[in-house]
Amino acid sequence: MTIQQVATEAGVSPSTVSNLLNGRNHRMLPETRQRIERAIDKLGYRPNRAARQLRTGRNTTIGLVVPSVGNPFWGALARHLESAALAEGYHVLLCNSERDPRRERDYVDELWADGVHGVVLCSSLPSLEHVMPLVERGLQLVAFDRTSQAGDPASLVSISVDNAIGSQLAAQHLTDLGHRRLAFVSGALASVNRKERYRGFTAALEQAGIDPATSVRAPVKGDADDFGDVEASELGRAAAAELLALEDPPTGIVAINDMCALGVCRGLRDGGLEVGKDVSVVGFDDIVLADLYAPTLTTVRQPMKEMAAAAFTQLRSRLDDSGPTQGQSLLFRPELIVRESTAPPA
Amino acid sequence: MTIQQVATEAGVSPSTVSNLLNGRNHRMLPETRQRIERAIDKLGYRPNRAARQLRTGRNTTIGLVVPSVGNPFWGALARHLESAALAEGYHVLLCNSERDPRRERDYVDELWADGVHGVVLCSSLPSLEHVMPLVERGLQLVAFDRTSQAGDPASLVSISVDNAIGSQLAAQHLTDLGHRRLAFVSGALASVNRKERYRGFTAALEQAGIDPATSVRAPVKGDADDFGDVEASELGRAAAAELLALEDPPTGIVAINDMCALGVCRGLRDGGLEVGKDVSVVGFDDIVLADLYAPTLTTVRQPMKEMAAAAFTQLRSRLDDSGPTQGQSLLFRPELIVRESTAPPA
DNA sequence: CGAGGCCGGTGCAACGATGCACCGCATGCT
DNA sequence: AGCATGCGGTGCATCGTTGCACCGGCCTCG
Repeated sequence: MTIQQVATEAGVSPSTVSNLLNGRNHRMLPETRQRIERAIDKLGYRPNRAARQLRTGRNTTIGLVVPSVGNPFWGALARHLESAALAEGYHVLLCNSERDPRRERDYVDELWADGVHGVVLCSSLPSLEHVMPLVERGLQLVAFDRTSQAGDPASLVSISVDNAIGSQLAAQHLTDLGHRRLAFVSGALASVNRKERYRGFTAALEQAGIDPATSVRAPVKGDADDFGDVEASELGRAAAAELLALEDPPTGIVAINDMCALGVCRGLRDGGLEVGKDVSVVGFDDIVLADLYAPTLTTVRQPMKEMAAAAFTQLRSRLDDSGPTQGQSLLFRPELIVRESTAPPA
Repeated sequence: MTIQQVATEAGVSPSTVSNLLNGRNHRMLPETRQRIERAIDKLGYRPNRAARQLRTGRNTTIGLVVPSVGNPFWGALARHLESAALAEGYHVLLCNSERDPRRERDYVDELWADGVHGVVLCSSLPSLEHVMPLVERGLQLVAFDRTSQAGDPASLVSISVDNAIGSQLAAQHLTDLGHRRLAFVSGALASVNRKERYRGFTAALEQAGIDPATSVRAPVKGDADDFGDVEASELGRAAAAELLALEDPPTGIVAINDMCALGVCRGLRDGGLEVGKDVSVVGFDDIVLADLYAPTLTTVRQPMKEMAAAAFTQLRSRLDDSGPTQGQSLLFRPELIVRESTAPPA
């Protein structure tokens, strides 16, 4: 099952087989070509990737580092990225960082040692310093779900939805419905994304002539360590309780993401309110569950498939070094999906 | 950054470095050893996996073929498997088959070509014939979420929860609560799992002295092509509507899995019924969402973490060929998690 | 007529790590 | 004396693939 055996079977030299395999067959007799192809079929030959990689230094594997594929949001990214990669013969090596910065760095290190030169990194960290040494050595990095920052490596590609626009759409939807008393529920605004979303929220308020100071931002036990996924919903639930205790509770709530929004819904329900009637709630991400929940959740959709495809395309063109070496930032347009959880104020 | 450079830096031969790297350092001067270790640290050397694999034929990557990591159930498996593998220095190559038998086979082929000798396969197919050729060549296969079948390769390891017991627990819980009119909601019983779950369901009915013939099995547009994940909930929703149209609707419903159960809940709610009061619903899997939904879902938990760890352990011991070559079947005990979606009949 | 070009391929030295055979010397045993 | 065995390492062929340099024969062209 080596190229040597194929060559013998076809009565040519290994080099010739290699030439065919690598598209250098412009000046090859069609007959020779067919003999080789037949031999390959007959023996069921598949090139050995290790040998190929050792020789060329190239490979067709890209790394994906996500906080956790247990979270449907990242699961969806993994699926779409893999799908885009597969179409071009690439593989995806999956790594769950579990939001642990050290694991994140170790993974990127290990990927590099494996000869993986392109990585899609979904980092929880605002700074990318921990992977800079490898970027300097030529690692191609796509940061996903993160807009580019000052201090990022020059070659970095950032892919993200436009978070500000997203939550602006969300808040605007509420003000359009007539809500005047709004709340924004999130953990600590520790990441760039979260800050952006909050910015969009306040922008929408101002546009509607509402003083943002009268709105409520409800981060609960707002520390950096609240990034988890189940925790997001717990947080929403607690925040809802907190909001209901106010003397003039908000009628419209924008949550930092869907998991959080679902928690908010649950908390409101605990407090005896009906979501989509007494109170309106908007989420962010449009995870599968958003359309299953009762009530179905109005939310801001990230165009996952397109974003994943873009991540792969960017990586690939840079790995081929046919692409630009200069970094860039791709901001995707979010879309408001209106469902049952929002309605005019009672 | 090659072993040669480390050797030069340490003033020894590459072989000696290699010996240390591979634990053949019994008769090595501690001083030599330290010199090498220092050199490794100083240069930040990491062995090149491609070269190592080419030479040894071994590698530390295992494959995971799942229908889709977009589904939280498989996402959880991916996460736990990766975690178990990482602890031993192994990597997981993720493959989404999208329930396409051809993709499934292509992936296993490709993994083999990549030198991956161990694969955890979550196949939708009752037969494993399509991968037999590779198993004969030495591919180690662990079938996950699938009990072993006649005709399976002799070396196959099967890992699954005991599906019959699981749904028996579910149905028993309902009969214990006093429900006498039960329904089982599923797509076509096309897989072994589904058949087993249905078997457990009827067994529980018989045990409770209920004639299974009076129960309802509600497969909707019951063809093989209803395996999807979003579809599962659609299916549940439609099934609920169908059940409500009966002249004597069931008061207790066992669903084939959580996604389906969530769909059922939604369908019941559409019909004006309150789940956990008017009707009881039990799911299967205990995905994250089960505890987030309103009402929270009573369900049968699969001990994912343990199952994933077992999958890795089995694979690893066979790859080291320190383990048994004989196949075996591991059935894990499911656990009933009682939450809000079940209650005595109204 | 000789230099150069075009054929359709082939030869060969790498890529980086591995692990067996083996180095030369000192000591122990018979 | 003669041989085995220990020491702490080293030399070298090898894994499968790649792609440049180059083969010898024939044609073209100035």
